[in-house]
Amino acid sequence: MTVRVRFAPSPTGHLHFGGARTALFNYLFAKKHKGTYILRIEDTDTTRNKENAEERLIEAFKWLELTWDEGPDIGGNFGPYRSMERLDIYHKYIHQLLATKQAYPCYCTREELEAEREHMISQGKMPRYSGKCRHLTESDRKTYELEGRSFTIRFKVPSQKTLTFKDMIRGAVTFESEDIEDFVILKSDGIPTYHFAVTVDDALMKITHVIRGEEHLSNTPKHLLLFGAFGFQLPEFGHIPLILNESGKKLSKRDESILQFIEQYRDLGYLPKAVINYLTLLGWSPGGEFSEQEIFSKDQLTELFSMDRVSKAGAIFDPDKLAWMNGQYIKTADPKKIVELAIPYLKNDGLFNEDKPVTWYEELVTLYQDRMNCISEITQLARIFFDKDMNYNQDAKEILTTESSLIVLKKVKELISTMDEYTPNTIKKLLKDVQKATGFKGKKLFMPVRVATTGAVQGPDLNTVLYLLGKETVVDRIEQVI
RNA sequence: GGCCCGUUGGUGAAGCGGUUAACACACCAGCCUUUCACGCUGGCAUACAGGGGUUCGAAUCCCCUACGGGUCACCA
Repeated sequence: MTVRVRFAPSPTGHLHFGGARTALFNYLFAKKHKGTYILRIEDTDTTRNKENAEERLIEAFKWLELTWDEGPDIGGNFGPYRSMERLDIYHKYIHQLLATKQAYPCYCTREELEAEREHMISQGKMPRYSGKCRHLTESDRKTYELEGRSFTIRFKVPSQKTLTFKDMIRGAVTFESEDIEDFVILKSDGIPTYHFAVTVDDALMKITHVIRGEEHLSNTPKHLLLFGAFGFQLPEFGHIPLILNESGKKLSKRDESILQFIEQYRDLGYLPKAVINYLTLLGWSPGGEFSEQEIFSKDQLTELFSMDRVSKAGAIFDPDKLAWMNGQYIKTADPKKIVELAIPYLKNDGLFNEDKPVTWYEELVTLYQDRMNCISEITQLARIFFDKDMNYNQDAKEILTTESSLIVLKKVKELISTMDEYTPNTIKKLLKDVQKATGFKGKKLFMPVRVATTGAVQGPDLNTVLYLLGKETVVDRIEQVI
């Protein structure tokens, strides 16, 4: 049996961490077992579908380099891969349930249901559909039809049935059918509900393992019932723990206090490999000889991944650790790649002048490569190279006003004008000469130069900084403070 | 509230009947460096939710309680 798994999002917004990780686990599981990974769009909630959501979703996945073997954009042998293009299929199966009396039309209006619900709550009971339309006679139905009432189709949930399945992560999970109401499978607009679409699709697409978020755990008995009603072969289920926010709640798309959309991280200059690495470790760990390792390539993850090492408890998302991990990837990346990624940020902030050679930018970005946790930080880091006016804070002013500083700076200015070749190496020699001439060394020598030319008391290698700044700028800035 | 699931330091987690209970992030200190960062070294942390069992021995197995989360729609 070849493994077939799917990620089945609804096109209602941007791809967030929870969805991305569910997709990722499906992907890794498929690759691990040399199986097929499918993207399917569950767009049955036509009121919540967003215009470009599917394109955005696909774009985000492409960025993450999580590609599928079958999907709405590339097709496959089990299509179509959008629910709304499968309406005929669903209707056929709805009819089958109707014909075998495993489902029935319900003519209750929303208002009636709402009133019923409130009544039950007022009596201290749990709101639950009474199942009254189950018992409608043929003539009752005729009457309603003639009234032009719209209807839904509900599934007839059998009574006193114990529903058990073996979850790949949690082991045996049991529900009682008594606790499940006759749920709607076809909405009054003729579109099936999620529960119906998902089971029919999973069965017809020959999905072998349903790997999804824990929020679906309590939906599973409904799906079990539906699978049973059709005599479909049951897939295995694995419910992965939720990703939680700082306060331990499920990550909500509406929560703006936290960045949780893949696109946001892409825009900040996170590397997809880092995001994949971090997300995989959120709720899963390789254990054994790899339990002390944090950085994994996708190939390694694919090889190591297994569902039985997915943890059961929800995991709180830690942006700091993601940032650290991204920093690790940036530090070890090919400098050329980082330069390429950084230039758009510089351009965007107006820090890219065509008159400067590309090599200058390459050296600039490389200078900061191991100081960045994400690429967008380059614009802040490299700001000192583009500022027109220097801002000196208290620390800087103190350094600049000492007598030794002035002596050093004057000497630098004097000697720099005599330089023919202006490179990090010759600058190094220059500073050496200044040391000899003034007698100041160490902090007393370097600090004034750094502060005068960059405005900061800290920063990367001074020789390179002075070189990249250019002789003129260095002289200009020194003149302004002496 | 019913049902379901869960509970190892602030966070991610290792551990699967016998350990001084790893490792990583964060935090702190030292070293390195002209400085900062990187890196290295070390440290901090009231960590096995609580209570009963089972066992010679429980973080590990069982039960109860507490707490947390998920879910109860013509949403997915």
